[in-house]
Order: sequence, then structure tokens, then C-alpha cells
Amino acid sequence: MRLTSKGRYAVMALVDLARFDGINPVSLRDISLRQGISLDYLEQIFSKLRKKEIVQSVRGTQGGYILNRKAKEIKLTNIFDAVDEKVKTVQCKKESKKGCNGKSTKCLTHNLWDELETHINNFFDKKSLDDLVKENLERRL
Amino acid sequence: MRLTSKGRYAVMALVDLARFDGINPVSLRDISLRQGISLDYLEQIFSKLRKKEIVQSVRGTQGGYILNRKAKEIKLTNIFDAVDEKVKTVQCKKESKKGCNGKSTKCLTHNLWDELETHINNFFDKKSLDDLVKENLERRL
DNA sequence: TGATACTTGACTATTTTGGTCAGGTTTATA
DNA sequence: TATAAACCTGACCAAAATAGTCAAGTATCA
Repeated sequence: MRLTSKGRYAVMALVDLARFDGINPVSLRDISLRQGISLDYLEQIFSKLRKKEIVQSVRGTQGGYILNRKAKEIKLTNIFDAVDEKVKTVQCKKESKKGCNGKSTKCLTHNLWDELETHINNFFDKKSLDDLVKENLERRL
Repeated sequence: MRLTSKGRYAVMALVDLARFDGINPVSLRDISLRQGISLDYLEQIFSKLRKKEIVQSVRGTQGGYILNRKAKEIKLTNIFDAVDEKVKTVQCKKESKKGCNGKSTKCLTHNLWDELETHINNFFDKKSLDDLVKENLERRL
């Protein structure tokens, strides 16, 4: 089970953005340089973040991106959701009425995976972008 | 982030095995039929489980597999470890002294991923095979 | 009017996943 | 002792996901 780099980069980029937020828009070029993420890839990611209204874009010279909500109100869940980073533990969800492996009952471990998903999502629901920025500032001191 | 089917199947198969454990060895053929998992694939998985001493094999006619420890003492962690299902949230662990993206500091979100890993592994450390069997029996009533 | 920056979509190489297939070896039992 | 059931091993492969790159724009500010 692994986290994809899209999700990881999205969070890294947003933490970077959040630290500079409030003064000027932050350009993807700057984030790319600071975080070592390819500019093209960042563009893909921010396109998704914009569609989900997590960031706003500012065009033109000195343009860039700004947060669309307060950092405290942006949870990891929102970010992962935006970039399609999903926690998938079972493949049998859709046909859960029919049962899992085409059988009439749920597979022996169905409940387990549901619990696991909930457990992980709890973590994501609690953490906000603001938490991350603060943790980061503390570490720097 | 998704769970691979190898890990899922390993747990399913072991729960199946644990339910019949104690009387006779359970053949992979039976597990294959009951759980709808390819026999060849099961063999791959059980080979790994045996190497990690989670199960014991009994050869010959009427042979099969039995648990090598009590179900209560087999944690999900052990199972996932055996089949190489790992929780990977960062790729930067190895060079953690140097920092992540080749830079001198840890990446902004390094701590976050560590926390996440711990959070998930906590779940796996707590759950034993025995828990799963019991949950399953309860549901059946 | 140019430079900067966002926007979109197609494309692709690599890796991982989720197996299959073939050809064994071992052992209980008839 | 033959044979069938069961384990054991390793090679192989197709499909999907990942992790981007590339190209060709469009919008806007200075």
C-alpha cells in the first residue's frame, strides 16, 4: 500500500503555498524550484485543485495561485479528493449488495477493510493545512 | 493509495484456514474453491507465509497447511510483512539524514507521512487473526 | 506588446500488479 | 511400490496505474 506522488506533491505544494499566502500570489515556478517538482506536473495538479476550489488562480505577470479558503479549513481529505488520491482497500464495494467474489455473502474480510478505510480517513479528516504549516514552523526554530 | 490483492488474499486465506485449524491440515485447493482465489496464486502467497513461519505445510495426500502459531498471536502486521505488503508513504526514508529531495532539509511534509504510517501500522498491530475469525462467526449468527 | 503565467490535452516510458504456466519434488496410502 | 494429491519453484506475461513530458495554446499585467 503506497501513497502516490500526486497526493504527496499536492500536499507539499500547498504547504509551500500556504506559508507565503496572504501577500502575493505564489507562482508554480517558485514552488517547482523550492520543492523540486516538475513545473508541468505541478500544472496538472493545480488544475485539479482549482476545479475543486481549493486554490484560486491569478493570471498575468506576478500571477500565481492563492488559497481559496483559510488554511484551517482545508483538510487533507479535501486535497486528496481533489487529486483523485483515494484510499481503496476493497474492490468489492460497488456490488456490495450481491456480495464480493460473485458469491452471495460478503468476503470473510470485508468488514476489516471497511474499518481500515475509516481508520485512515479519520486521520485525513483531522489534519488541516494549517496544522502542517504550524508543525513546520515549529520544527524550524 | 490502495491495498494490493496479495495482501487481501493472504488475509482472506488465513482467516479461512484459521476457521478449520486444529483438526486436519487445510489444502490450498479447498481454500481456492471456497474463497475464489486461483490455486497458483495461493501457492505463491503460502510459500511466503511459510518462510515467515506463519504457517506450516504438511505434505502428501491429505496434506495442506496449518497455522504455525496461535491465531491470537498472528497480527495483521505479520501477514502483510510476509507477503511484502508494505505501507509506503515516503520515498525519502533511506537518505533521511541527508534530507529528502536531495536538499539539506527534510521535505515540508516528511513528518506528516511518518505520522500516517504509524497511524496505519497501529491498526495492523492491534488486529489479530483470531479477532477476524471471531468477528466473522458473530456476523454469521 | 511582450513577458509571464496559467490552461489543456495528448502522449509515453516505466513500474507494479495480478496473475498464468510449466515442470518439478515430496509423501501418504492403497 | 506406484500413484495421486499436494506442495514448490521460477519464468513469464498482459493490463493497468504511475509519473511524468511535450506541445500548443490563452489570458493578463506592466
